[in-house]
Amino acid sequence: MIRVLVAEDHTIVREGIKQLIGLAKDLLVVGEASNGEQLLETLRHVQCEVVLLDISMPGVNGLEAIPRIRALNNPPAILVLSMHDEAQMAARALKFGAAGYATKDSDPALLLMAIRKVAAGGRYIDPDLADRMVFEVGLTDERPLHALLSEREFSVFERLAQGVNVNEIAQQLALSSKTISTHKARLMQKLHINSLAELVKYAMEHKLL
Amino acid sequence: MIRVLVAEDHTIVREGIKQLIGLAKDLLVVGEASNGEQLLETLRHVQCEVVLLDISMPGVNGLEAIPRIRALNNPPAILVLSMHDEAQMAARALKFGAAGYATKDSDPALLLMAIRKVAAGGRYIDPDLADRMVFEVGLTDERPLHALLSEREFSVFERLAQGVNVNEIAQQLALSSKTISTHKARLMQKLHINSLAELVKYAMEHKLL
DNA sequence: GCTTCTTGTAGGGATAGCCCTACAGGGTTG
DNA sequence: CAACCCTGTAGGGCTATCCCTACAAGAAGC
Repeated sequence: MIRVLVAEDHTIVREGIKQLIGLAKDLLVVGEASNGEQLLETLRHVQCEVVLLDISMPGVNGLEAIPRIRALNNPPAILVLSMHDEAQMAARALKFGAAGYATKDSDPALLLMAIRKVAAGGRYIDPDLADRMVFEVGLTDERPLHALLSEREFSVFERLAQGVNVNEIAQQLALSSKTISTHKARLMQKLHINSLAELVKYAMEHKLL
Repeated sequence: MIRVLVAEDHTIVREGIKQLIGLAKDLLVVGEASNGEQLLETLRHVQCEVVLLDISMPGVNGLEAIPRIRALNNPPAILVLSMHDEAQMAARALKFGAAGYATKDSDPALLLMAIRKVAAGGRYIDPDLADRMVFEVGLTDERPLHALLSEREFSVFERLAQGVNVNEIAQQLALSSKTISTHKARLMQKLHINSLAELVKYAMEHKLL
């Protein structure tokens, strides 16, 4: 029996996914969480083989939760479930240590299969996405500017685009606001932008928002 | 038996919702669609009492599909299911003729209840949202929020959206920066936004940029 | 005609954020 | 392996911006 923990902020979607997993006789949902903090807390007293993780959760988002999950002893495999099927995002998730990346567009049967695969220590990437990843990320030409951003810079970028201010970001990431300002300045230089307005525009045009 | 059609673009979410509805013995999913065109096509040969509609679908989006569903003879009731619990969006959906508006954050039991309610000819609005609607939106409005801006406010708005900072605007308009700040605060209140990021987003979504 | 709302203007004081600078660790490269 | 660049971190000090408040002129309601 494979034990699964579902981390996803939208209740309806979470319940739906639980139902879906319930259909498979070899899978069992043993817990759930609607944000990163809750997830880590739950993992402290619930054993499972797989965490099904939505990247776009409020507060400590899914991506950032990954290394913290893997820091536990005997950590579960992490299967990321994402809305936006950005190749960029998938690459980041895998780099952070996720065992797989599925999108909410894919076939439910594939999801169940993916859970089994990562539970067995394997890896899974949505086939459509894998395709695009070798195209967009693999070929060295014409990569978007935001591909040049470092991990930290990208986290700061995302939050700024969402309207989070420097101080709040500093709190979320447990850093000094000075540090956030530095990251902000550096990422803006990399993206050749001069104002927050342009940053948001950039994010929208590149469908990062 | 209440027959339901599920229109939602993300397959996993759609399947999850189908499972969820399957739990209720008085509800039956008789069809599904992953975009607006498919939805209208399906409705042409499938009878149902309720359409569960995701507004953020690609192509003909959910909102635009509403009047076209209601133009059918003997049209089903439409229950909108939304990710973002925007009061503004809910107001528009209801204006277009939806019978209800639920968010994916809400309790699954409420969703089932909402389906029954609209099937019986009633209306349903997510309680949290209803609260905010009476506060934020004067249900009657159809014209865009930015129509409420005064002349000065609009000039300031445009410049802010273009990335001009408060001081520069003050110079351009030969006013004190304090005055610009005041206009900014007032216009942001009118547009129900809390950050410059949202301001830019608003401008882009309304093609003002 | 008196009150209330909206708009344009701006000050005082507090805070957020920017600019410049710094330093350490890791990677790269000549 | 030394020099350099990139990244993550942050302090000091200055400026931009916000929040609250105020007031006058016109519009609007009653």
